[in-house]
Amino acid sequence: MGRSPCCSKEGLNKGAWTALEDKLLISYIKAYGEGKWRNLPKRAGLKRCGKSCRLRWLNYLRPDIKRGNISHDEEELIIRLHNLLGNRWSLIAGRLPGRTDNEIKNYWNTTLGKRAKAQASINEAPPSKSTQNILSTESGATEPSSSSQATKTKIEVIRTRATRYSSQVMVPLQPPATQDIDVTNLTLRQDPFELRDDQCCLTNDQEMGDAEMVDFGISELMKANDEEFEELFHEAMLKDWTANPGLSNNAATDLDSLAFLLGSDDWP
DNA sequence: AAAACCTCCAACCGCCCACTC
DNA sequence: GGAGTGGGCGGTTGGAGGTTT
Repeated sequence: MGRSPCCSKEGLNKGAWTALEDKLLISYIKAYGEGKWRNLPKRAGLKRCGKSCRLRWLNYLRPDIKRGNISHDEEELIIRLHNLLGNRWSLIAGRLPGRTDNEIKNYWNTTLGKRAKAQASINEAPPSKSTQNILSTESGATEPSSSSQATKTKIEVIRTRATRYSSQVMVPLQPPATQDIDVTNLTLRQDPFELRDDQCCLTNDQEMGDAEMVDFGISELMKANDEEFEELFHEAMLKDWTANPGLSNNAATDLDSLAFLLGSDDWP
């Protein structure tokens, strides 16, 4: 089943938005709120596609958008979340107040992605402690490394396409044996991998048994506000996982195990 | 000074999923 | 259950502005 275009493209403006268009969009949304994007341009008197209006609003005009340089802390968080989630920019953006998925995506593509590639090329050489860094994730990162050393330190991106679930929370399955498992495009690893800052703690020598495991909580996280985010991770994931043998109790506080997320040079 | 090249990012595009009828 | 719609997502592009030659 194809999908009809969101609007007729004939006679519509394209390209950069003018100040007047911005003003029209802002005043309309202030008056009537977001949503109904398809009808919005007509009602607001804009010669734009509804999608274009939505994008303009979400990425640029929204009052809560934080513009300007991405701080070091934000950058670290992006890197960690990218290692956890892959190119799921909206999810990553959701953890960075005021930042949009587009902005983060651009930042990654222009800055962090390049750094990651440079890092990866360094890692091609025999690995040393200082080069056992992640930042490894662009789409090709799911490929198993030929180097066994590399596989120990490299975070595999699960997949690049976000999947939404509306109402179900995927619960962890019993972890299988310890070898790596490939489930279609899913590669699992043995490495501990977790986030700092109490954001979450995924695993420590923990294996996931199924693709559902990877998607655990994603839908909930997409809906969650900041408080719920931590709650979901800690209560639903950490709690369940700690029930499994193999997850050490001090996983969340073992900073050494996190060093690979920042590069070991960043840690004492 | 200007041409060539590079970088950044706003915007577009096509695809997908959830929801409704 | 299938078709249609609304909304959201990630990938890609194009142009403006900056830098180098």
